[in-house]
Amino acid sequence: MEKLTQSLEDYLEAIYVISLTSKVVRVKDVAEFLDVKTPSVVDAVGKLSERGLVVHEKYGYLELTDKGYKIAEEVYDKHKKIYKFLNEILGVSTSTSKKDACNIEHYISKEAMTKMIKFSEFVDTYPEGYPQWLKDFNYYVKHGRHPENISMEK
Amino acid sequence: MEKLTQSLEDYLEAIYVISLTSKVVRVKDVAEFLDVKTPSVVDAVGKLSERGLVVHEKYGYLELTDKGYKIAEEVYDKHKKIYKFLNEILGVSTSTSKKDACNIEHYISKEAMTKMIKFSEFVDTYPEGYPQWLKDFNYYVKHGRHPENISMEK
DNA sequence: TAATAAAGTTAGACATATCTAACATTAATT
DNA sequence: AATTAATGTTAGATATGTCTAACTTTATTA
Repeated sequence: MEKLTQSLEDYLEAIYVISLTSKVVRVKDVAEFLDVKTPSVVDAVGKLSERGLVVHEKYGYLELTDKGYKIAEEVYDKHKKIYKFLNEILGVSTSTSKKDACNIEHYISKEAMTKMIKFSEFVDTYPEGYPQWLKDFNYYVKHGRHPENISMEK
Repeated sequence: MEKLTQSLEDYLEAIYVISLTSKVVRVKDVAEFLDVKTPSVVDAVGKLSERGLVVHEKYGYLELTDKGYKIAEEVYDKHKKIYKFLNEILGVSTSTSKKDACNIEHYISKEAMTKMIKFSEFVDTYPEGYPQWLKDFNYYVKHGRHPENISMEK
């Protein structure tokens, strides 16, 4: 199976995300979600249909096939994990983390993705709760230097 | 000034990077560097010339203008810093870090970039040298769990 | 239910970015 | 210096992805 373009991946993901909170997904919803016009959606959906990722009866709602659902889920999963890393580890604002995740999700390698996930996991399962060194990083960002008492942390 | 497309940014960066190790930059060099054919380079260079970022006399060498140099430098600087973060902090292989940096450099926000740089800096200037917690992260990646003696670290 | 509004579709234009094939210029070599 | 090789350019094709304007279908409502 040919790799999807970033654009088609976006459309697939949009359908998925909209379906998480809506009973049905319309062409118009996707257009609004991605900030494009409806003919662009119709075009893209046509291509996704040809590939067996979306089902679309003329003038009807959009539905993901099992195959489409699986791919969309994977893409969105990447999105969420990149978001989490940027936001929770690096301290990037929620809105920027969201935007960056939207772009990066299409390009990042499996290897970097794995490491990013591991890092979040590493922090989440830190034996003594939220790590002191991450607090220190926040201090460093704020004050431009390491806190003084770093050697006394427990 | 209109934002450059990813593609044009790539061409500009390529000219810059090649010029770091070569006296002159030829159309052919850029084509090889970016793995495209020469007409694509000629096209792109035409656009970059129109914008005053590159100087190109017919059948001659390629040169960056001051403006072009500055932009290229910024892009490549981002590249290096993303690379460093992926490679040194997350432990992504050099080749993958390079590829990912190539893509991500075009999309990442200023804010996330700043945080990424700060994080690398935070680690580089860590008071006691290479941080124990980063060693612990490597352990975590390798063994899937935190090391036992984490509370005894100094 | 007939008229109107909303949503969806089609056709065709346009921009970007790439390519191949043919041609032009410059550099190297005999 | 003439020939050949290397490099650069042009023209035209193709693919992607978007748009506007015109039209069609479906849904709403008066």
